[in-house]
Amino acid sequence: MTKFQQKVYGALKRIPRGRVTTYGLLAKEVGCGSARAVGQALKHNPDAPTVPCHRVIRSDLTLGGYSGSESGADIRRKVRLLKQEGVAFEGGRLANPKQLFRFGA
DNA sequence: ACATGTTCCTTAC
DNA sequence: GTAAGGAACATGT
Repeated sequence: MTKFQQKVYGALKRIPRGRVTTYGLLAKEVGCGSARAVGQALKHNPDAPTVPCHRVIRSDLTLGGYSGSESGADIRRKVRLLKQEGVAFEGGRLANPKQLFRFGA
C-alpha cells in the first residue's frame, strides 16, 4: 500500500452515492494530474467494497474499464451497481453528466 | 474518427 | 538502477 493509493482511495470514498467521478478529476484531487496513475491504483484495489472503483469513469463519460478489462461481465456489473445507486448509463455512457461529482464542489 | 504524444505510478529484471 | 506496462487525457491529422 503506497501513499498514492491511500490518497486515491480516500478521495474515492469521499464520493457520495448517486454520483460518479472521472479519472482526470480524481487524479487532480490526489495531486498527481495523471489519470493513468489513478487507474493503476484502482486496478490494484485491495478492498473492492471499501473502494468503490465502479464510481470512477472516464472523462469521456464512458465506463472506461473495470477489473482490468474494458468490456465484459465486469463492466456490466459496474453499470448495474451505478444504476443501483441512481447513476443511469445510456449507450455505454453516463446518461446524466450532471451526476459527475467534483471534489470540493 | 483514428493515430500519436504526454504524464505519473507500479511492477519486474 | 533501469526498463516496461497501465482501468487515461490531450492534441493533431
